[in-house]
Amino acid sequence: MIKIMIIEDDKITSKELKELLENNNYEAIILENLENALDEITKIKPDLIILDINIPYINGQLLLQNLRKVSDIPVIMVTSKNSETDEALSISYGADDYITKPYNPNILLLRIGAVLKRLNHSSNIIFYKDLKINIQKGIIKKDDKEIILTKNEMIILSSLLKHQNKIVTRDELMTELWDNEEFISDNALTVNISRLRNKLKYIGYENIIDTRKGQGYILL
Amino acid sequence: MIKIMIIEDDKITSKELKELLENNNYEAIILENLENALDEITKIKPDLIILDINIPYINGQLLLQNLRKVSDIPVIMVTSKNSETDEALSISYGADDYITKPYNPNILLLRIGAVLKRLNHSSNIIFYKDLKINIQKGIIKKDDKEIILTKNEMIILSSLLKHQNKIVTRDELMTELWDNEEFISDNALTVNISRLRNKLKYIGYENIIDTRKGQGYILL
DNA sequence: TTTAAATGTGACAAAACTGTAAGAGCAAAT
DNA sequence: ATTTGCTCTTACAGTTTTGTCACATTTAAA
Repeated sequence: MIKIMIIEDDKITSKELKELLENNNYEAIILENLENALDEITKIKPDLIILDINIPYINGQLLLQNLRKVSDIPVIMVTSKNSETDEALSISYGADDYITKPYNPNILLLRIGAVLKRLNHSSNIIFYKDLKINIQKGIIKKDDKEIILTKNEMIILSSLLKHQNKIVTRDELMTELWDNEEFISDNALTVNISRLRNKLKYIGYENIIDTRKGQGYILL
Repeated sequence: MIKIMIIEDDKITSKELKELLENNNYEAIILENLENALDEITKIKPDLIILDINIPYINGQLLLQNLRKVSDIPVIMVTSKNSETDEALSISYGADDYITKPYNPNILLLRIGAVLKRLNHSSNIIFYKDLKINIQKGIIKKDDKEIILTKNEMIILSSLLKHQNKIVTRDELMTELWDNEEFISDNALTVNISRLRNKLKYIGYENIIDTRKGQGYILL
């Protein structure tokens, strides 16, 4: 489950937002103690933060700046002013996106989706369906279950993810895996696919890698 | 030079935009033939596209959809004011970012910069000095020589690369390596650093990981 | 249905990976 | 000079990874 932290002082707004997020399959956490926001963030480790720039006690932009010194967690800034200066500052201080209050809930959801999609492309973490995939470590988490992939398995899955909904040929995968090594049996690929499927089965994703005989594989 | 294609029917707007981009060190190309946009794009292969969703003759959204079937070139959508439907559609059809008309030129530049920065990070290849580092495979090439890093070694090197010219504490590295595992001797980190240094020595990078006693390590 | 090609699986042994232990090295402070 | 607190290195053994092999199974065409 993707964890989103809400930093917002207005109780009504934050409660509504929490509901909206939970209705759309996110885990929403409202930050209660605005005073030590940074500590809470590093403790809870959300996947994304929705930050109201006008929260009292602390300066939203300052918080963002400080956060950026220690973390790359994506942040969507919320402001009530339609002030381009704020927007520019938010982006240059490291906000990943920006939305003006009052906002259309569906737009916010789309922006969240877009930010997470971007994150997929730029970080070690990829979200796929309800899986959280750490490419570098080869760890895939689904709720409480997790599986650990080997380097080969991760290379295969990455290739499939990169070309989602497109067929990836066995040759392409062979090249990704053993680019310029001596001769390696093409059955080695089949075996690695098999091992990958077995691990995925454990987290309930038995059939996401589909064989297209004579063509290759496709991630569903 | 980074090539940006402008797809926009209003001559004045596109000319202004071209100037703006060229003044900021981009190569700007205005697409003249809106009818066969897709062909032109695949021929010119821009690094980024700025696409007005309201161009005549063709449907901007449809163009984006078709483009996405064959290419991942980043697209920034320009939408008209107040059209939340357009905004929603742009994102879900694969735009990398969007901006609402009329826009502040500096905001557009910031967004272009942000999209391009993301692009740089999305590849598995990192260049460092004269090294070519494949993070996924853990292969580092220098001229003809190459070394192969293990997962642990790659995690350490990635962390150091990510915070280039900054000290990374031993604790940070421990967290990256063994986040929520049981107790692991902190000497394990020292050993892994040692192994990494030994491999780097083979390609002539003996001293790039510098110890800052009591503080951590820094990549020179 | 038969056949041939493509794909899948379980077992195995060699190679690679990795945390620990024990002791050495080293720099700053006393 | 000695002590103290870090950091480094080497050796080791348990574990994991991985390509191959030998069959098994599936698919689509004949």
